[in-house]
Amino acid sequence: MGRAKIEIKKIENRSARQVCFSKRRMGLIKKASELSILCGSEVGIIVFSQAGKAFSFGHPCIDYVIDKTLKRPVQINCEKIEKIRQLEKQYNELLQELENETEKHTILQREFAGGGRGLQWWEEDVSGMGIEELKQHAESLEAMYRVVIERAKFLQIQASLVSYQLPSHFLGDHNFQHEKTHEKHQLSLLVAPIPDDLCEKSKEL
Amino acid sequence: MGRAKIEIKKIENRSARQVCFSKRRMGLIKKASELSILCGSEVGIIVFSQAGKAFSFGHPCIDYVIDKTLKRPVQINCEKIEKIRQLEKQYNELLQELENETEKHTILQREFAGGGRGLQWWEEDVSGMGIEELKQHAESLEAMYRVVIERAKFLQIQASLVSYQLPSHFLGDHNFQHEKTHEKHQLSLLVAPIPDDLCEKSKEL
DNA sequence: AATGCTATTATTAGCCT
DNA sequence: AAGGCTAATAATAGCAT
Repeated sequence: MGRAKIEIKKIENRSARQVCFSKRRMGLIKKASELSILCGSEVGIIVFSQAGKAFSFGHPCIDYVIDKTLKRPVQINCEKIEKIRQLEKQYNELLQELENETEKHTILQREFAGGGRGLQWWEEDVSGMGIEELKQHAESLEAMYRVVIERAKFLQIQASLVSYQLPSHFLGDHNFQHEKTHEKHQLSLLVAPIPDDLCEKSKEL
Repeated sequence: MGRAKIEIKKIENRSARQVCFSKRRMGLIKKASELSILCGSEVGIIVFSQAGKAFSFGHPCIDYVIDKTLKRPVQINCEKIEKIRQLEKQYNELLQELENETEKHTILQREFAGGGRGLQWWEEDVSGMGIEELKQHAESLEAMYRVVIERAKFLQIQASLVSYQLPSHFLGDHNFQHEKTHEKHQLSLLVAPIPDDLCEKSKEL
């Protein structure tokens, strides 16, 4: 499913193999994530690169799935599972908020229709709000930002049994990137992207 | 990627959820298989259905991947890994033979061009061979058949930590089905399909 | 090594058996 | 519950960065 059809056999070119590994590993984990969400099933994936580097994904986490597989009493810290469930809950609540805001935005955008280039939602909302509403909005955004950061960090730990690297916009340096559309995904590796400047914007208010 | 776009959130309808689970689980395992082949990497997947049924896939096998993950000396039977490698070797050799035969077939087909409906390759080869060549060919086919059966049985064991079911044409009853095209896949869950009547045909010679 | 682009191929949602 | 069909969406091969 690319520019050309390929045979399923070992890719001999070293760097092409590495690129393929990276892309398909990500695709595999995304599929696993979707399966676990759509069907409420527990899933664990472990991949070793040829260099022996390990990557993993698990829902609710890889330790849980391995313990369950080995039919030994789930030995991982129950707190960990609890923490995961809490984060999921927070994440999904915030996602709901985001969707509500997006809806507001759509309505606002209609009201301002024909006013030049379409503004981004975090810009546009501001122009339509009173000061109290603005403060409240800023708080929501900050809360969302914090939770997303936490979720990203958590995923970085959970998803890396040894060294799974999150895409750059999930990294601890908070170097978030824009994306064309907001992926709405009830809890997964793909958290909704946050604008680069959201943090500063919130402080400005 | 179906008739309609879906949101990634839990499917509430019980039976729809079950169907999705079954289809996507298969898709996930196929992807994992491709990754392991294309990139020569070791991969393990474990999925629990909501009913608690376990499904797994592993390359070279799930036990190996789990042991390696737990950083404990690989405890599984070394014979098992050895057996797997041998089967892989045999399988790939036979696959190569199959490809050679298919090529022969293409050439033969050109020579007979315009002779009514295109015959299947195992029919056509017969009409173009001397008795010694025929015997040899029959032996190849039988060998291929035996290895594919063995491979299918093996996969049935390896791929089911608890109860992963292979598609019907892999089942022990040898009720193979035709497929439209020969999937060429260097060792994976998708072994090239064998015509229903190959076994009898070989005996007839 | 990883990401963005995009023409192509691959997967699958919904429906039917 | 499992498989086949097909329109429609999703993943990705080959390139460029």
